[in-house]
Order: sequence, then C-alpha cells, then structure tokens
Amino acid sequence: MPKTFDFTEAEARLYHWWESNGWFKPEVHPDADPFVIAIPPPNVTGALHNGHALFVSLEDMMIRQQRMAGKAALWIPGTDHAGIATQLQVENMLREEGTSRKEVGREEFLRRTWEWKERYSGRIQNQLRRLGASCDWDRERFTLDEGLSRAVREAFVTLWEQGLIYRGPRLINWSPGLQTAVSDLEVERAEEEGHLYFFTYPLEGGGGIPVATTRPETILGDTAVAVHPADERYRHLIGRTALVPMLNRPIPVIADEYVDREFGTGALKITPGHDPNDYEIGQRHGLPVINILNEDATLNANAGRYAGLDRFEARRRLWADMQAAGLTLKVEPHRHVVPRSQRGGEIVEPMISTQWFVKIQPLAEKAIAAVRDGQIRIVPEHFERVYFNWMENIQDWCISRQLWWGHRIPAWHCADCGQITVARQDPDRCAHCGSANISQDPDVLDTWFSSGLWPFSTLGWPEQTPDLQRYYPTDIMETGYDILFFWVARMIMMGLWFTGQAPFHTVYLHGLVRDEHERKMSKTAGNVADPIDMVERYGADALRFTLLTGSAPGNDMKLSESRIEYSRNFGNKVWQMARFVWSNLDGYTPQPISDPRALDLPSRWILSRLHSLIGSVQRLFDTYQYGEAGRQILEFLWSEFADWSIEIAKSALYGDDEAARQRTLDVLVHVLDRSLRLLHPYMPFITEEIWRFLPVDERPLILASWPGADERFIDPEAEAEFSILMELVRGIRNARAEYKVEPGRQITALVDADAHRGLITTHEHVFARLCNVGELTQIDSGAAPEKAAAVVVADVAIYLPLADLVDLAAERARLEAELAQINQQLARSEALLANENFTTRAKPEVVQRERDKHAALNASRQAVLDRLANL
RNA sequence: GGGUGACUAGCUCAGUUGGUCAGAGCGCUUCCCUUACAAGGAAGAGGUCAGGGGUUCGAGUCCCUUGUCACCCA
Repeated sequence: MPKTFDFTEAEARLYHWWESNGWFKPEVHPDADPFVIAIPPPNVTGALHNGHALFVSLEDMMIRQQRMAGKAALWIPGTDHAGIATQLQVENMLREEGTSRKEVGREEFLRRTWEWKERYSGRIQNQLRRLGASCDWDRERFTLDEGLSRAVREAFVTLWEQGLIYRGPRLINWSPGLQTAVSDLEVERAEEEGHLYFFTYPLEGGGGIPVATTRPETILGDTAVAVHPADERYRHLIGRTALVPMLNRPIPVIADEYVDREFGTGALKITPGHDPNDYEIGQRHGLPVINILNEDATLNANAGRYAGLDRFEARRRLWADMQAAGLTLKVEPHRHVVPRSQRGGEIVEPMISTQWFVKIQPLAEKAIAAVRDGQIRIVPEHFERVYFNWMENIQDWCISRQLWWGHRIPAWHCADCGQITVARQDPDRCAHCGSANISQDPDVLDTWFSSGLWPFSTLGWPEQTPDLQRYYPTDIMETGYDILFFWVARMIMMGLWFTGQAPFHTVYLHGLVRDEHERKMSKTAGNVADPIDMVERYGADALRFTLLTGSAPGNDMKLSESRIEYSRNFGNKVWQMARFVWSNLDGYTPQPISDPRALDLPSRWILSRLHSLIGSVQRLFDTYQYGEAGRQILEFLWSEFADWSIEIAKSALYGDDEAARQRTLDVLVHVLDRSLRLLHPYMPFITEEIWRFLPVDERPLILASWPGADERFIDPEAEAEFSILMELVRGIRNARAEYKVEPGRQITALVDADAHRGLITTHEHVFARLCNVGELTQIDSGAAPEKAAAVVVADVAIYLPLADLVDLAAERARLEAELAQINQQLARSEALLANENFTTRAKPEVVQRERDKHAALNASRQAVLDRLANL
C-alpha cells in the first residue's frame, strides 16, 4: 500500500471501474426488492454548488447502503429544463450579441437554447461523477425528453378532461422583466423602505375623502373608495360618488369591513385590477376591473394621458400633477412589503391576465390524506405540519408561462368559433366546429408542472414500461426543505392523481448549506461555491463525510473548511490503520473467528464494541440519522480501534507466538472488514481502494454485503473488564504528565490489586506499550513506598515509584482532588440508590449499572483514603 | 396575522427510544518526529445545556410559558 491515499488518481480510476462494470445499475441484484430514488433534477444549464453536494452525498449514501444490503438499488439521474432560469441565460447571451429573442423568433430561439443546453448539460454529469454518485446513467432523463414530454401532455390533457384545468382572466403575478406570469411561490416578499402618499379623493359635488396609498399610479385603475361601515368619520359619505384624480372617472364610495380604520387615513382606494385584496373586495361589490398596465409595465390607454409611461415615471408625473391640482396632502416614509420576482428581482405587479390554472383542491385533498394516514412520511417530522399548513390553504396553480423554453401547452384556439381544442395528438381541425383555422396556444407550462411528474415520468409513464412496473413507486424523495411546496407537494399531488399511488413512502428533507455569512447558496447572491474545488483539495470522501456528519436532518449547516480538513485527516487515519494491518499480512491466511470467548480480553472488547456499533448504525440508518451514524463510525475507528486495539495488537504481532499472531490478525481483519463496509456509503473511494489490498472478499466493496450485528460478539463483561485497563492506562499517563516524566523514560509500577490481580498480570504488555511501564510488581496492601504516585481504579491501585519526582505535598493534593471527585459522584450515586422509587421503578439494568458503579466508586474511595493515610 | 425552527465550551455545531449526554471540530495550554499515521500521538483548561414553571424516581432530551433570533405562509 502506498504511504498515503492519492485521491485524485484513485477517484477517477475507481469511478470508471464501478461504472464500466455496471455496478451502479439495479440489475446487479436482478431478483432483489428494488430501492429507488429519483434525483432532484438540477437546472440543466446550471452547475452544482455545495448545497447540491449535500443531496448528492445523502442520496448516494442511501443508495450505496441499500445496494450493499442486497437491494436492487436504482438512483435515477437527470436534469430539469428550468424554464425561466434557462431562458434568462439565453436571453442574456442574445442581448450580448446585440439581438433579442423577439428579433430572432421562437424557432431560432429554441434552437439556440437547445444548443446552450447541450453545451452545459455535461457539467452536472461531471460534477456528479466527481462526487462519487453511483447513479444509473443509462436511465438518465431530461424534462424535455420526448418521453417526459409525452407524460406532461398526458397529464395536462387528463386534467383538462377532468375539468381540473381552466383558462381565464384572473389576478396573477406579472413579472414585467421576464414578461410572464409567475406563481405565488415564485414571488418573494420582503419589507422595504417606501413612501405612503396621502391625498384627497375628490367627491362629486364637492368635498373629498383623505386616502393613502403606497402606489399612487394605481389610482388610475381605481374603481371605488372604501370606508369602514362603522367609521363615524366617513359614514355619511357612503353611497356618494368620487372622481378619480386627473381622469375624473366617477367611482362609488362603498362600505366594507375589510378596511382597517387605523391604517393611513382609514379610507381605502380600491384597485381590483392591481391588488389581490382589492380584487376580493371588488368581487364582493361587483366593481369593474380596470387594467392599466401593459406587459412591460408601462401604462396603457386606460391611464389616459399617462399611457406609455413606465410605472414609476407615471407615479412621479401623476403625483406632480395631483400636487399642482391641490389634491396631495403629504408623503411619509413607510416600510411596506414589496413583492419581487424570485428570478429577475424586479417588482412584480398583480395584474389581470388570461392564464391557465389547475383547480388544485381535489389533488390537494388526496395529498393531505396520504401524509395524514402515513402512506407518506416526512423526515424530520415537524415538516409534516408545515406541509399541512400550506396544503390546507392552497390556491389554484397558475401553470402558464409566457416563455418559449418549456412544454408548450397542448391547446389550440379556433379563430372561427373561438373554442379550445386540447389533445394528445396535435390536431389539424377544431374539435368543435371542424375549422382548420386553429393555432396552438403560445404559452408553455410552469417548469414545476413537469417536475411534478418526475418520479414516474422518468420511469416511462404513461407507458406501462417494465421499469415503471418494477421501480415505481420509488422509495425516498430526498431534497431540500426549501422546495417542499414547489416540488415535493406537487409530486405527491400528481403522483397520487395519475398513478393512484404515493410516488414515494418517505420524504427526507435536508437543510440548506449556507456560506460563512449564513446566506443560502444562490446564483443571484453570487456566493455559489463549486464543490469540485473542495473535492480537488481534500478529496470527494472528505467533502461527503463532512456534509453527511455535519448536520442533522432539516437543519441548515455552515460548511467550514476546517471540518473538511478534519474529514480528510480521518480518511488518512483509516488509510494508515489499514496500511498497518496490511503490512502484517505476509503469510497470513484469514480464518473466521469461530469462538470469540477463546480470545484475549482486548480482542473480545473490540469485537464487542464493533458489533454494538454495527447494531447502533443499523438503528440509526433505520431512523434516518445518518449524521450520528457516521460520527459513531469515526469515533469507533479512531478512538477505539486505532488508539487501543491496534496499539495493543502490536505486542502479539511483533511477538513469537504464531498462534497469537494469527488470532490477532483475524480480529484486526475482521474489524477492519466490517468497518470499511460501514464507512463505504460515506467515503466510497478510500474504502474501496483499501478493500483491494485486504484478503477479505472477492467482490468489490461497492457490492459487498452490509454487515449485521452478531450477538455472539457482544460481551458486556469484556467491556467492563477492559475499561478498567483503559482507566488505569489513562491514570498512569496522567500521573506521568503531571510529574513531567519524559515520555521515553520507562518506569516501573507496584500493583495492589484485589480481585483484579489476574487482569493486571495478564496484561502487562498493555501497560508496557500504552504507558511505558516496564515492570509490574504485585505488592500487599499498604506496602507501597511513600515516594510514589498512586493511580486508583475500582479495587486496583497502581503505584509509580518516582522517588526523585514525587513531591509529597503535591501527591497529597492530587489525591485529595481525586477523592473530592469520587465523593461527589458517590454522593449522587448513593442518593439515587437510596431512593426506593428509583430502585423499584427504573429499569433493572439501569439500577444494576448504578450498583456496579457505586461499588467501584466505593472501592476507589477506600483505596485513595488508605493511600492518603499512609502518606 | 398564521406556522415552524434555533438558543449547548471562545467560535462552528452534534446530542430522536428521558437514566455515564454534558460531547466533537477549530482555537487555547503542556509535552512527544515512539518503525500505520506530525493529515499524527499523549495529558489538560473551558459550559448551572437562553430564563421560569411543570410532568417524572430521574430532563439539553417530554409539556407549558417568557425572551431573543431566523425562516416559511398569508
């Protein structure tokens, strides 16, 4: 084995080896139960950032573990066409070329976008490979693939036929920058500094009502002024007619309890065409709806002389004119919520527009029920409440986008009869009047409409393909909580609706990876870090292990480089452990361990620890606690196997007893073997590379079986006995450090061990190796010399005669401190045991453990007291 | 307004069947290049687990409440 692991070289080689042998495919276990994850498809023209690296690590870990557990593990990779994001990129490119999408036309634009897609789609595949993703590349999908497009069409037509898709004018969110409608979810609202404009709404026949607004230009679209019916100030004005400033359009003064008497002037201008609340009020009162905006957010003819002006320019001009007309009162600074486009960042305008909608209620009901009755489980559980909270207040989904990049809506408008034909096959005639004068709707579907079908469209739906039959429903949907509504909820709704089955039984939501300023990774924030940078510096295993152990499900994490470095160091540590074992394998033939009870104490101890670890890891995996499992594996390997087992094993390995050597190697290899299996889903590369050097299994580690805990190795007695040895070693090391004994200086020790005399004499080599004690001599109680440091554990007292170093006063102080500590613990223990409620109601093993502890403490206390008396 | 989460060592964070759970990394102090590993080893210092109340024999761990912060939805 090389002295260190060259991850750069090995990662590429191993990945190719795995992939070219078809080991990422579920067919490696043709008859097994499947285990399926559909990847959350990243934007095809994007690049993966550290947030993506987290999901890749998690999903690959799940897939690898299940594959080792014998499942037909299938991880379906793929990408999303990401309508708005991609179109924006291509439009930017065109702008740089001095042209625009409207200039080049739809066909040319799409050609250019496909070109763009081809150029960038390889980037994500490469990144996934670099991270070690063991996905089945033969089953890779893209949302605009022919098959997936068929699925989209089938879904759309079905919903239309079921009366669940409708088209009509509604108040929607209009993004003037993107020139498309966007869904509620694609609008981000934040408080911003703005102004509150106070003015007088003139009344026909004289007088006026003071009104306040944050968007004066919307005055031009007002169709009423509302006051609270119980407001004494304005009550008498209800029923009168107001005149829209500058336009002199007459509108009624109405009464509505929605009006907040405390806000502004207590009177509210109503603009149903450009405000959701006003729209509601307008509906209640049968008010007309006036749209004053063009698609680019300039004002239209309804704005009279302001037509053609940009919305903000119109605001200034109108206000100036109103000022000149003496209608304005004051302008105050005001914090208010401003809706902005999630993608473009510009202010979104509520606007009346004819769009396509999904009547979502019937779908949502099924989706709520599926989680409610446990068909689908969300991890961590508290997100179920978040899910219900949203689902129960869900609004119809605006699915049309005025974009070109996406699935074109399969609807044709008839120029003759005005009817709509929705069809699975492109029609050439109107289904209603037979006219050939039809044209396809120009809009495309919201990207999430196709993503919602992902778990089954990737497997061939609507065709009943063998893959669909074998691998659907999938098992786990692992993704970030930030797209719970965008995507997960819609997959659940559409999965249930179209396949009659929940698309997965578990939703595992990971937290967000944030940068050092705790910002979410996003292209707009410009803080995206390419995970490959870290892979190149520390290796994929280090990054993966860090991401997997650094956070709890649903919790955000800050990715710190020092943590990645530590993971890299851990990988190296594992490599060195393996190299040590490997270097002792000359002439060794592995033997299974047949009788654990025949082994020495350190062996029984580490085997017991290992198998309890295996059990613990299994329990943690079963409850999705991957981080904790990973940390326990590290803790075991580093703090138990390396620090104790390997060190102690050296005595046998360097000795002359061939049988002992064989037994020791059997144990080391056994532990290493199982540990590598446990670690492989976390650190696939280094573990696979080590595996190749060990005489353990013919199969590659990626296909090796997942270990199970073997009860025969669980040995609480050995663990208890060995912990005494550990405590003694630590005590001696501590005493040596306190008395500043040079590490290289071998010392002798006198032992006064009561019942544990045998334990000490049998393990002299342990003390020799771990704390450099050359010779252990048994002595009678009280026979220790004065000038010696005492180390006490249970009924064992070890004296280190450090004549020239031991200062009696210091030693007394040391022992006094220890006594105080023992007394403290003893007091707690005694109080507990004296409590009848505890001894009768606590679990027996807990009580027994407390009794053992109490006995040991008592023994220690007596020994320390004796020693103090003798000093 | 509705909902969710966080508050644990100087910093970043683990701690999900309630009983060695008071931990890890980094940082800090003191030693050691001991033939697997200085990407390492050994020994330490450091926290009344935000405040209060409750359930329990026993609570960072469950319940209520207060405070601060963050996020989501309207």
